Amino acid sequence: MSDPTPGLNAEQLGAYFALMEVSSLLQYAVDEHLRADGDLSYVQFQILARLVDAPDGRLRMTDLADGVVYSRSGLTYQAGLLDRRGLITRAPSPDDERSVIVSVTDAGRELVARVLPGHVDRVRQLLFEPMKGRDLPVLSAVLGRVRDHMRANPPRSAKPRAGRGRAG
Amino acid sequence: MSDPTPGLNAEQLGAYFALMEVSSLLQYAVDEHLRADGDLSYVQFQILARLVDAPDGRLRMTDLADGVVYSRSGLTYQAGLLDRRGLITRAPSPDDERSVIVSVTDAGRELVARVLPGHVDRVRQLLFEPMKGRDLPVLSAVLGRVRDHMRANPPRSAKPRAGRGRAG
DNA sequence: GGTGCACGCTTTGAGTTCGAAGCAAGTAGA
DNA sequence: TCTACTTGCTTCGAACTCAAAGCGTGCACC
Repeated sequence: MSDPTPGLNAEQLGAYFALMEVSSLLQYAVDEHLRADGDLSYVQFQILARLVDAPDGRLRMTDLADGVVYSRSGLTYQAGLLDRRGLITRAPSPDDERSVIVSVTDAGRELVARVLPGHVDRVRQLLFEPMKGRDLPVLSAVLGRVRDHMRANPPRSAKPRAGRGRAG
Repeated sequence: MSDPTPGLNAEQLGAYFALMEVSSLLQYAVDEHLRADGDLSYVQFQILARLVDAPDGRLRMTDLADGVVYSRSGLTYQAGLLDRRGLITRAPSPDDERSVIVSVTDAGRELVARVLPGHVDRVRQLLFEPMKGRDLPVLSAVLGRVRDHMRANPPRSAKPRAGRGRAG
């Protein structure tokens, strides 16, 4: 607000465009590979990967949603697909009858194990190969700081657990 | 393939996740603002912005598509929406009857001018405020290098056509 | 025990994206 | 000229996402 610069300088603008293009191309390439290699979308892979990484391979739907999709219904849809393929199972939580606990099956673990090497390889080829090692620490630090800042200032409608409807 | 490291180390993995999360949150936030402020999606804004930036405010459909969407049909759809709102016009090219030349209208220019300050402001707040100036040159350089590398090694299905090295 | 609200998930409808197929216009070779 | 191939865009169908609405459960307070 009180910033004297009304817009962004050329370097900032370039960094902004480059960021969006890089992430877009990366996601597209990775998604393409996952579909070809394991018939998984990027979102489905993220879901499975989170579960594999979780203790006991189990997570509540809500916890699973954070960071993967921006709506609960989107997760329900994807979980339905994964369930039908036998990659996950869903069961009501014994602690809270409302919650649904999602668990990876052995087939799900195997699929993740099968596609993970190629996935990682793709990321390394596209993202880290053109980047010299000395840049990585800076990039890592900057992105981490930006991410924390964004999490602290979330978009208006993203996480207000309290107010269901938007004030709009 | 010839790289001895089979996977990614912790720092690389963290940078990868941070990159995807930052770009996702940024796009979500910017998209939300554009919708609220000008009833535009991010894609629609990109289309208009490219046209405003082009000489005479005119571009062929194909040239317009690069970097905005991954399919021609997606652009046709969005161009239809923008056309209906009077923000662009479409006319067959006099040089090549197959081509469609898209032009921004005055209304389109006005709309871009109206939403641009808020858009830029959002980006500055979210992306550049948590980043101290000393990091920007490195980030800019790294992302630029990665982007060029990705453009040189495009995803399998993205560029079946001949070379499309768009400059700019 | 009841009542009212908050929470967790699913269902539904509208909108957006992609790839494949289709159509029209240009181009090269005979 | 005719034919076959390429290019530029649109149409179509399927898949996916989101927000809103709906349903059942849990909790706070009386």
